Amino acid sequence: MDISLHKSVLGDESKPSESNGDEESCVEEIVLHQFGAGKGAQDNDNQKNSNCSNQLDEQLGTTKAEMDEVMEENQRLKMYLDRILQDYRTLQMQYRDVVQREAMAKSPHRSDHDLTEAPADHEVIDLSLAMSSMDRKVELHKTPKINDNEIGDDKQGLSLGLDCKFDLPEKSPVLEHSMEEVKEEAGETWPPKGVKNGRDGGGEDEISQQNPTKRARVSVRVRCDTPTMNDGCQWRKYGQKISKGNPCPRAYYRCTVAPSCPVRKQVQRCAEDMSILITTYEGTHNHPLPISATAMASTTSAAASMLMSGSSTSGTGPSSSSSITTTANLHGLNFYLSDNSRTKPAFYLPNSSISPSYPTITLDLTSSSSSSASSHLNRLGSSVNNNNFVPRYSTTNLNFSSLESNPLPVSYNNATLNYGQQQQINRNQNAASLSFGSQPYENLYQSYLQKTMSNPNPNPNQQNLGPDTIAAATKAITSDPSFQTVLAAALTSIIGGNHNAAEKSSGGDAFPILSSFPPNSNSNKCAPHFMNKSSSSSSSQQPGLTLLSPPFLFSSSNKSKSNSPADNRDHV
DNA sequence: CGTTTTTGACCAGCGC
DNA sequence: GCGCTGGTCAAAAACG
Repeated sequence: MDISLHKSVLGDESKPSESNGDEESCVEEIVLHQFGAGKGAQDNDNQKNSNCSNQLDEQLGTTKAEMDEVMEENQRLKMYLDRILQDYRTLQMQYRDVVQREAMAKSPHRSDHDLTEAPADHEVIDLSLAMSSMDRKVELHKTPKINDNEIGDDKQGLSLGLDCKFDLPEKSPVLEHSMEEVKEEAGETWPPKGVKNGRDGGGEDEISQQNPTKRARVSVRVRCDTPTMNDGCQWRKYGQKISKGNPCPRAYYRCTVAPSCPVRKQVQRCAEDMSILITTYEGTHNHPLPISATAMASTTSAAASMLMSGSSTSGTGPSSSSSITTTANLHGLNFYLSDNSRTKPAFYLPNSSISPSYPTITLDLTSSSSSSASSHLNRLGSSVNNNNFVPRYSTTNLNFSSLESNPLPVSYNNATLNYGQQQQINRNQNAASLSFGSQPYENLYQSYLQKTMSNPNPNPNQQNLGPDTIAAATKAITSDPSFQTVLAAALTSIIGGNHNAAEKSSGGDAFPILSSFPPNSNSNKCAPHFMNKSSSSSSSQQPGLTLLSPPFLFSSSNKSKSNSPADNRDHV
């Protein structure tokens, strides 16, 4: 399973007895003999010597057998990796064709520069999830260098195609580039609008006003009992307000991992189904993320990238018109894009009552079956088409739970594909848990499971996530084996976790986190726990109990206090 | 005592 | 211009 572990085993072949106390004593005795023991004891020593030799032979045999198994497993892993990369390249090619054809059709007069640059950029936006365009450019240069022979041996094999590194203790240039790039693309800085520049200060405001219309939001709907979804980041609540159309108050949080981080999130219960928690993320972290937070960040930034890509193309294209709902199926991904940016009426998500004043992508992770998810999406789609729910900006919905064919979705946390690189990583940070559910990975997972189960001394610092802490997002992603684009993001996170695992494996316990999903996802409360709580500091990752108050209590208070506009907003 | 949450007030954008 | 609404600030309160 762990290539690094295997390599170390291979490396130890010449001295297989190091870890064995008995063998050590034998070696010591042999050495003593070599340096001349007493003659009277020589016969006795010879007997001991032969015994030791036998023991060494046995150990050698078992070690070799283990090595064989390990090498077989390595071969299997290489095979899986080959397959992943093949799929990735195939997808890349297909998408490139599609984008190029689209570009040709849309703007036949485009310069060669446009034809070569722009589609490439779009390509990676959708294929490489959670990667910045800066990364993409690097990747595009590197990707053609990959060949099958390099995959197993070349240490950069994976990082070339799925370039995302998490050198968390130090500032990751990749991550920084990514964030800066995304920020530039989406114009994501805070405050978005309507906030006095004088209050927050800083240059972010200038940037935010330069491109106010391309601020992407990612809304995540999760069935959750707790006040907030534990996404691995640290948040501080800075406001709460009753919003129109929803008796449940909306809470405002800002990221406190870094003081200047512009990322905010809004948390609100769904008016229609109080068990559904709607978390809307806005902005891009300008600091290295804890690994526990990278999964959600990757998911949301990938969704945002997809949204921005979709809205920009559909909005600028000649075919763009108001109230268009595009439903595409891209390699198994149900992609709902409604571009109504040119229509006037304000739009409220039927289920969220959060007004998408900005381009919003909704990840509906509440559905336990495809039908419910689809019904939600269809409801939204039909409402967009037929009713007056017309978003000012495009609203994109991704159905991640389209397939029920995977009764046992598989998660890979810290899936250890070690290419020999020693990556620095914060040991205190826990692995991201992202999932993908193709059959080969299930085998991989089973293999790891067996090893994990047989480990008598699991690291107490590393919690295995139980079913209750599994991300619904992870579930959704997992349940769709053809979700190749998310696979890229998953792998990047895994690579990030890999370093962690590689280090920890030296301590005898790689793969610290496992997750799987219960058959009934309705029991998944607050599922998107991409992270391990042990990584959290004393500050609140589960801020407040605000939303735990029975939401229906607000229905009366809301209206009774609505004598004045101000009263209608803040009292909870 | 430091940090976080609560909450009333304020501001800007938007529609009429 | 006015009212409504979403979003944020900041002082006070609560918490650990």
